[in-house]
Amino acid sequence: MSENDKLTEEKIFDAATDVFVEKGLDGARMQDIADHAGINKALLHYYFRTKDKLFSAVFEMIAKKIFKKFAPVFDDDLNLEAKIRFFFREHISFLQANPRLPGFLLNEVNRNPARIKKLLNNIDFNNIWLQLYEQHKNELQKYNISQETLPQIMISMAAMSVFPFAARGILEGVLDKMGLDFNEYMEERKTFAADFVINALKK
Amino acid sequence: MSENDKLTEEKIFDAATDVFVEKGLDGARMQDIADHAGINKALLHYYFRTKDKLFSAVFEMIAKKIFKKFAPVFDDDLNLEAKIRFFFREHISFLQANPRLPGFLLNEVNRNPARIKKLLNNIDFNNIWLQLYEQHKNELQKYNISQETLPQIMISMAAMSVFPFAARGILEGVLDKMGLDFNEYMEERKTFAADFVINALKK
DNA sequence: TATACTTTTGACCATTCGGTTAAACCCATT
DNA sequence: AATGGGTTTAACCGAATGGTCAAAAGTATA
Repeated sequence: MSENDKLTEEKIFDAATDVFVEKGLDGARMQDIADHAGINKALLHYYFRTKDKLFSAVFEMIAKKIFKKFAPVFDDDLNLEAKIRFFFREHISFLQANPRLPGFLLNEVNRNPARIKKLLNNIDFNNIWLQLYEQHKNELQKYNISQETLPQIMISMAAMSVFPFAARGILEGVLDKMGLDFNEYMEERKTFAADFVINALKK
Repeated sequence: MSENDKLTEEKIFDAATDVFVEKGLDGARMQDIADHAGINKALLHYYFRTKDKLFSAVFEMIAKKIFKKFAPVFDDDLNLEAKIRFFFREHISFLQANPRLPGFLLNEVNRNPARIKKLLNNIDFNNIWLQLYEQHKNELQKYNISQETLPQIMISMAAMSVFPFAARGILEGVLDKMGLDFNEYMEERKTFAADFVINALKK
């Protein structure tokens, strides 16, 4: 049945997502994915021909999910300051719910950069910066920020939000020894990061 | 001979470093390492008993090398602003020369957090923050920055420096489409990041 | 119920991989 | 030249892995 099909394929896809995110492409085992899905290993190959095709499907879904999280920054009609606060609040919340995604994506992209190239090709970045600059022209000019600086600012914001999760294994070790909890730290970070960036821009 | 020993062991270690950094623990093959070192595979097991022991040796060396790069921030006698400029200039330069190290370290730590725990145990972080705060008490109090905020600031600085390299595969794709070069971008970033942080602190 | 199609399975295969072993090799000492 | 130590190698091994296949099970249609 088509309804049942969907269920099996979905079960496989979900199991594959879990295992790939936890172990990476190289570390994941088809048998392990089959066990997680509660089905026979041969079924994996019936629905997704090879390990690489199954991985590609999972990878693309995750990459799209992550990039989508950046979208509100470009089309919301908040003013600059509100937009920055919105970004850190929403983005860090998303990563709190999906803490392993950054490490997974960054590693697999480094391991095989070609995989993400085609996804990036669908995006017109020149236009995005232009659009963003026009949206906040008044504020940016007041702070004396040129359009060329936008990529530096955006990467800095992404870095402040994503890096603690990508480096969680290290950061958690550091915080532990100071009696601090990672999640509380990230909770504080939502406002700290926003204030930090806003102050930096105002100079 | 001891001189020759050193040479063989070093050859193996260097080859292992290259291969592990490029492919990761799971992706690396002992045969591949042997080929890189120009020796027989059995020799790997003669000098380092298992793949895991060889990897641990490589991992520890790289981790120490990276952490050592943060040391000047804590003991140099520059004033706060100069120290921030010094950090970004030196740290980004180091990563430009070793662009794959961040991705390697972050991934392997996420894959097996226990591996780095013992290295972190040698460090008294409470004392480090205290020391840092005392060093720049005057400036920090003037800017109304408490000691509790230091970890947020330090992680932000690490993020701004490290993240672009960890996310290089993505960032390079974005920059390419704007006609920008990754290395030029990182060259600019040395001063941008310093200015950015200094402005944020001054508020 | 008989037929034809899709879905699921257990058994199997070829290859790869980390690791072992016994013999060869090298070299200093006697 | 013979001995004995560490070093290096080719050949090999067992286990694990991605993938295949033919048969079984399930299901819709007539």
